[in-house]
Amino acid sequence: MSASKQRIADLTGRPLGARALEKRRQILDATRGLLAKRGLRGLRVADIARSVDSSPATFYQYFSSVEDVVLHLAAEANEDLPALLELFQGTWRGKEGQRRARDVVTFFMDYWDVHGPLLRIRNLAADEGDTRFMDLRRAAMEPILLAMVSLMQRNGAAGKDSLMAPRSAALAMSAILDRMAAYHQVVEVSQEDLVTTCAQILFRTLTGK
Amino acid sequence: MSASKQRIADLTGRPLGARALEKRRQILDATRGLLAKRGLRGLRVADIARSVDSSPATFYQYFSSVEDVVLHLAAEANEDLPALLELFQGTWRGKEGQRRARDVVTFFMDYWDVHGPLLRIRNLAADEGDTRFMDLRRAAMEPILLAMVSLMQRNGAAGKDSLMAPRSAALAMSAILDRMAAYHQVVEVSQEDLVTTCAQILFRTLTGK
DNA sequence: TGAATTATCTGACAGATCGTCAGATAATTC
DNA sequence: GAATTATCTGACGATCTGTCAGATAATTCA
Repeated sequence: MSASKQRIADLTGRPLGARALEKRRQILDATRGLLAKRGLRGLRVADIARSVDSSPATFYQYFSSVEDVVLHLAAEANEDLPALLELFQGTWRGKEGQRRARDVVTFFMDYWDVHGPLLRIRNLAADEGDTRFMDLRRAAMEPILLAMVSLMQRNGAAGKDSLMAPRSAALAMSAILDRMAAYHQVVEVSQEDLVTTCAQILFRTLTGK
Repeated sequence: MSASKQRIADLTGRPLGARALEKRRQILDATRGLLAKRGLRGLRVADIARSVDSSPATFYQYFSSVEDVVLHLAAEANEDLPALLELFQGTWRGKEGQRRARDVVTFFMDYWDVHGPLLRIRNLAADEGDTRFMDLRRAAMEPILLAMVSLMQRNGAAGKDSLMAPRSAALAMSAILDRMAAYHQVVEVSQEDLVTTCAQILFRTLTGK
């Protein structure tokens, strides 16, 4: 992290000093806050600049657009993901495995509670074909998909007896996790039911029950 | 449909004549096209107005914002859904049931191929808390969820032996269907695998296998 | 027919945003 | 404390938004 920070640069490529890094950080944080409060729609360069007591010109020194800021924020969000991967290790046998499945579900919900506003925009931009956001999403998902596929293979799930292709099943599971994590605040079922049910589906699919 | 068209009105509430209806329709269609081509980002009132050879003032006679147009388009997309509900009837026994599950999956993919650009924005706006879009999404989902829950109950799936709460399971299934339908163009697995796998998960979850 | 009435459209405008400079201001160096 | 470097912003032209009042087109009806 500190090593990568050294490289942070201006849009012209000039490396940033301490003062500039601070301003850049302010812009990132302010964008995150405005995004959570007002959503993508009410998010203008002018608003961001105002909220860090700067002129729009300053904003454009560091970022080329609002989207550009969101891209950097989404990249930062990816840094929280490695902790998730550990949960997929082992073979998920019995009660212990069910607990693991549950931990995965709650991890996603917590993750989306923190980064939801960003991830929604990342997903929209990726779905609309923006390759920068597609790459970012792929970087987030691929290790998770691989971990799921590996777990399924260790457990002999999705084998010859099943019609399920492991990678497709992993994609389906990540779809549940993403969407449910995005929903869970709003939806009219108990949190407990939702977690238990998703964990159960996850467990069955990844272990072959 | 024709009955509801009669009621279409100006933003001031004045009912529209034939010429005005035609212009309004042009605006809706143009928005749909621009949305598919350029995504939410490159979608301005000025662009829409230009593409129907009108001034922005004309646009504002019919819609209060770009979002407003999208809202109407998303409402229209809901009209294609009732056909889906029929697939959930019966008990989904054996091969016939598996075929039904597959039909549901392909229905969603076709539906998203047609309406994806709209549905993505609907979901984003709903997730960001816009109640108009939330209501629209609920109107689309609720009958599907009910049909799934009903099917599960008919099949004794998600009963006492299972940890799954029927409505939560239905939510999880709709998450898969939505997300996979949105993905399937982009994702690096064969279409066939994806459909078969999703259909299998759906079948197992809704019938209790 | 053509004048009156109604329906629809747009020019023009004020306010705001975007993105880009060149030059002002602040920090650091020597 | 003057020179150098780093950072910030005022000001600008182009564009957009949203709203009128008035122009234009369609319809009615004498």
